[in-house]
Amino acid sequence: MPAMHIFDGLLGYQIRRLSLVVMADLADALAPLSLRPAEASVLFAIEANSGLTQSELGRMLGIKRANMAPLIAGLESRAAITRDAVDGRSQALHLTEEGKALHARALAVTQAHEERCFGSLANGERLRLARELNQLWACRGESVDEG
Amino acid sequence: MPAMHIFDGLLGYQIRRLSLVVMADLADALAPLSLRPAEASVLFAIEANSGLTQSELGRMLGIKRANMAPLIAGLESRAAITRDAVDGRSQALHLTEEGKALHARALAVTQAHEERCFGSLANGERLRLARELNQLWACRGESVDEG
DNA sequence: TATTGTTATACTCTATAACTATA
DNA sequence: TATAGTTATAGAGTATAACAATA
Repeated sequence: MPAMHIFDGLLGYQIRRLSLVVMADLADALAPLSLRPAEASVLFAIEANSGLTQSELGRMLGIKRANMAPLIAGLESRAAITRDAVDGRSQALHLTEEGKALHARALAVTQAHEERCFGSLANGERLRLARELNQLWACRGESVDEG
Repeated sequence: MPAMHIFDGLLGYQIRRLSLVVMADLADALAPLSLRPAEASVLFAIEANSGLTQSELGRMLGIKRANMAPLIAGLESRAAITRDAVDGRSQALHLTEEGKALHARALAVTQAHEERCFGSLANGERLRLARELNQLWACRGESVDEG
């Protein structure tokens, strides 16, 4: 096996490789629900913040309006969410009963996935690492949609 | 700002968000060299392992043969690398003089990028984190190309 | 038979720009 | 003027399948 140590100290490289492995695992786990990772994150965010708008959701998840539109349309066409006009231009998002059931299944799948990918870390270690990673991006400008 | 704490403990989510921010920074930094992150990683790997083949390179970087082909073709058409037949089917990869110069510039850009993204961590912390992340994916099966 | 490299193609997610409608 | 939502389009990276040539 060739020497890899060039990338050993490159944090950006390690983060990218890990992200690929982890997201592939999650995508596989969600596939039986016909859900993609981005769609699952939308379900989680709506469940926890019922009534928020598409724009708020996008800012929360770092997804641009232009990319949020088809995501939401897809979930609505599956009757997982509803849109209630609140403003004439804004629409409040809610989970339907089917949406809640789907959310519950996605949550279970996601927790099993976390266990599969990070089970080698103790609970305290996991939380510490999550916070450490969070600080490295959450402090950023976070524009997301100023175009 | 809506409550985000749903994702606070989800390591997969934190890794993905961080990866996006970090890779966007690297892509911007490499753009003036007309290099994409994947191409830069190829330059780094060839520089450190001169003479390796495309397949070896792919296994090292987790890039499939099918996706490696156009990457290598692009770098060769820019005269950054050469291919010397070694086998009739395998080809040894080397950096040209232009390729070495490009590698040097890419390395400087990447180091500045690491400093920009992870400068808030002490050197020891950075290495510890890099090793922690590495362990979470490097232990995996690592098939990459058994199809 | 297994491996190397190539081509074609599809998918996920992101990004930008332009547009309508509303506040 | 600024915001909400939509559409169209392009880009980077990944994945699979099939193929030719070689070992």
